[in-house]
This record gives sequence, C-alpha cells and structure tokens, in this order.
Amino acid sequence: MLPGKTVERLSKYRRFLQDMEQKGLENIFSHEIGSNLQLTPVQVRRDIMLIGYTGSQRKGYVITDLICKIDEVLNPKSKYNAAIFGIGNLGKAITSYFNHRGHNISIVAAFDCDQQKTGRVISGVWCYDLNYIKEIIKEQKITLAILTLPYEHAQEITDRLVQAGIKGILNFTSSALKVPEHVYIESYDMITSLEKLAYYVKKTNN
Amino acid sequence: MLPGKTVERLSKYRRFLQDMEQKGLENIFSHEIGSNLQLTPVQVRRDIMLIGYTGSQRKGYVITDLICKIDEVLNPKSKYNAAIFGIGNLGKAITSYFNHRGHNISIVAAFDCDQQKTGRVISGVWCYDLNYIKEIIKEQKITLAILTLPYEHAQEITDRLVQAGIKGILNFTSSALKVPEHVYIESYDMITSLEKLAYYVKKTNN
DNA sequence: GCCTGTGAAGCTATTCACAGCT
DNA sequence: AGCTGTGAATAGCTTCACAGGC
Repeated sequence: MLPGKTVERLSKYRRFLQDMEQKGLENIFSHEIGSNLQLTPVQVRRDIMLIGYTGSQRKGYVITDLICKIDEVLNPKSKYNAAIFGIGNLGKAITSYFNHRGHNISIVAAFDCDQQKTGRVISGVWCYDLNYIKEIIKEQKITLAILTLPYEHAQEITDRLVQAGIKGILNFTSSALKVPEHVYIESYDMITSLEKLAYYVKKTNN
Repeated sequence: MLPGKTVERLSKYRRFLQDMEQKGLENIFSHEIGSNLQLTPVQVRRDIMLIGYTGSQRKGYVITDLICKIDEVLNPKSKYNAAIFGIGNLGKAITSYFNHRGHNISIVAAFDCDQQKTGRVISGVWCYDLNYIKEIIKEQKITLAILTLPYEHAQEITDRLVQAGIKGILNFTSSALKVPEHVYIESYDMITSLEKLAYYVKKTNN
C-alpha cells in the first residue's frame, strides 16, 4: 500500500505524462516531470521507485510504459461507478468537469431532494430522489459517493450510504463524517483552505 | 508561524465552537471537540497549546474565549478581499457558499472572459472582463484570488495576477502554478482526490 | 477520577548525498 | 557529464505517557 501523498502525485504524473505522450514525446527525465509539477526530481524518482518502475540513465523514463505502470498501480483494471449527492452548483461543476475526461471512474447518477431537479438529466446524469438511494446504488453498482449537499444533512445521508454498501466517500461538506472502519473517506473543506491561505499570506507579508 | 495542519484544524475548531456557542454552551472539553471532528483529544489540546490558550482542568475550555483566541491568531483583525476567476459552476458554488457566512474574507468580484457573463451580477458579485484585472484589483484592494477557470489559462492569468500584486491564490485548476516566492498558493485538485479515494477503496477491499 | 499541558517517543514524508550506469 | 536508484539524515506531525491541578 502506497503512502497517500505518493498516490496523489501519481495521479498528477499520469495526467502530465498523458499530455506529453499526446505531444509525441517518448522519454522524459525526473527533473522535467518535477519542474512541471513543482516537485523535486528526487521526489519524482522516489515515487516512481515505490511503484517499481525503473528508467534508464541515458533517456530517463519511457512515457508510455510509465503511464501503464501507474495505471496498473492506481486502477486495478476495474471501473468505478460514482454518484453525486446534491446537484447544486458544486455538484454540477464536479459532474461535468469529471465526466468530460476519459477516466476509469464515472459519475453515473445524481441525487437530490429538490423536486425541481429529480426525474430528469442534469449535467449529463439522471437525477434521482434521495429516497431511492439503496435501490439505485445496488442497481448501478455504485461504490463511490461524492457529497456536495448542505452540511446539515451530510451525516444522515452518509449513514444511509453506508447502509447501502458504499465503499468510499468524497466529502465536500464541512461535516466530519462518522463512518465504520471499512469505508474510506476523503474530505475537502474549502473554507479551511481559504482561511489557511489568508493566514499564510498575512504571515509572509509583515 | 503555526504548522499548516494546525491552521487547518483551527479553522474547523472555530466553526464548531461557533455552533456550540450558538447552542448556548459555555465550556467544552478537548475530547468533545475531538469526537465531533474525528480527532484525538491530545491533538486538540496540542493545537490549543500552540496558540497559547489555556483551559481549566475542571471545566475544559471557555468557548467564547477560545474563539477569540483563534480569531486573533488566524485573522489579525484585517479584512481580506478576494476575487474569483472563472465564474462557471464551480466559481458560483464557491462564491455563494462562501459569502453566505460571516467571514473576514469576502469575495468582492468575479472575472470571466465570457461576454455573456461580464457586466452583470452573478452569485451576488459583479462580474468583470478579464482585461480589467489590474485596475479592479488595485481599486478594490483584492489580495486573494480563487482560480476556477479552465486549466489552459491558469498560468497566464496567474502571471497577470502576480503582476497586479495579488498575495495568495487558491487554485482549483489542475495546473501546478509557477509563482514568485512571496506569493502563497494553496491548491486543490479534485481529480486527484477521487483517484486517491478509488485507490484506497480498492486496497481495503481485497 | 477526570481533566489539561507537555517532554519524549514514534511515525511519515522529504531531502541529502552519493554510488553506479551509460 | 548527467542521469537514475537509494541508504541515511532531517524535517514535520501525531501519539504516548505521565506530571500536576481541581
């Protein structure tokens, strides 16, 4: 099992490498990847070492092979189906943004409690009423949930998702969700980010 | 200067404490804060220790005082003006979400290159054309920028923001921005988050 | 007895420094 | 000469373990 930080960087390496591949490049050095992603070459090499890929001293890494290796490590061939909970502006942003790229994760359903939104397609996915969580998750083999609904309902919906057998949750609400051991949570809180930014800006400017 | 992780948690403590204050509570123990935010009591105490606040053994921390102390540390009284660059779904989500709460950071302007959007109010803020970056930033004393525009334009706009004297950037594009030393960047990449989630879900389920 | 505050230990992540290859 | 791969050192963060107070 790779360290979290390494997994995050691998995701970025892969996208960068895909771009370079598209541009017709065949080989790349650790310092090239590094300078593009603002990382040290050592860090890049260490990550690549961790996934067991090895380059050559003269030409660096073979782009196509490295992409393959990352694919192999990050997505063990299976496809993941995700659903989004709360299809407001944030939900729509994520859905349309995400489904545009070729991924092995796809958002296949949306859920909302607003009757104006349910029963039709929004940002390319069908929007269901929150009452059908269990059925649809089973039916569509959804394993990942993205939470973009109001803070107040987050824990309640989470409990229902866990009940329905969801395996991972990407949580954009500022609620610190309680889940059983076997469910993995990744949270992002933008208020925190902005406040952190303000803190460091202040600190570095006086 | 506090560690990044501590700053992040302080932001969360504050919001939780404000909620508790609203509910009429006066005192709170580290384990109560911890269990709500999924942190160990020791961690909470350590963070509070770092900002130089001290509680009492019998009643824990005085909520109002602790909030004050966090305010003092996180926002050294000044107000921050922020602007959002790219007012699509994500931009709108952040703007409306953020300006609803009482903050010392406020989003006072939006920028976009789409003529359909410029010259009017969107999500409560006036939307300017990207050509006026420099003027508006000066005029409105904007120090923070939030980037929610397409990847391809991120670096170019960033350069112009730096030129215009911006101090901090919250970057939601997947581009790893190059900026001079004195500009602070906080980045969030949701593709990375989802891929990380998928990775750990997979790993913990076989 | 149950709380806070904190030195010391333990982990995790990054960087240094350099051996080895081509 | 300039790259990769990696043990060893360092830095950053969290938890342990316990002293001290009410």
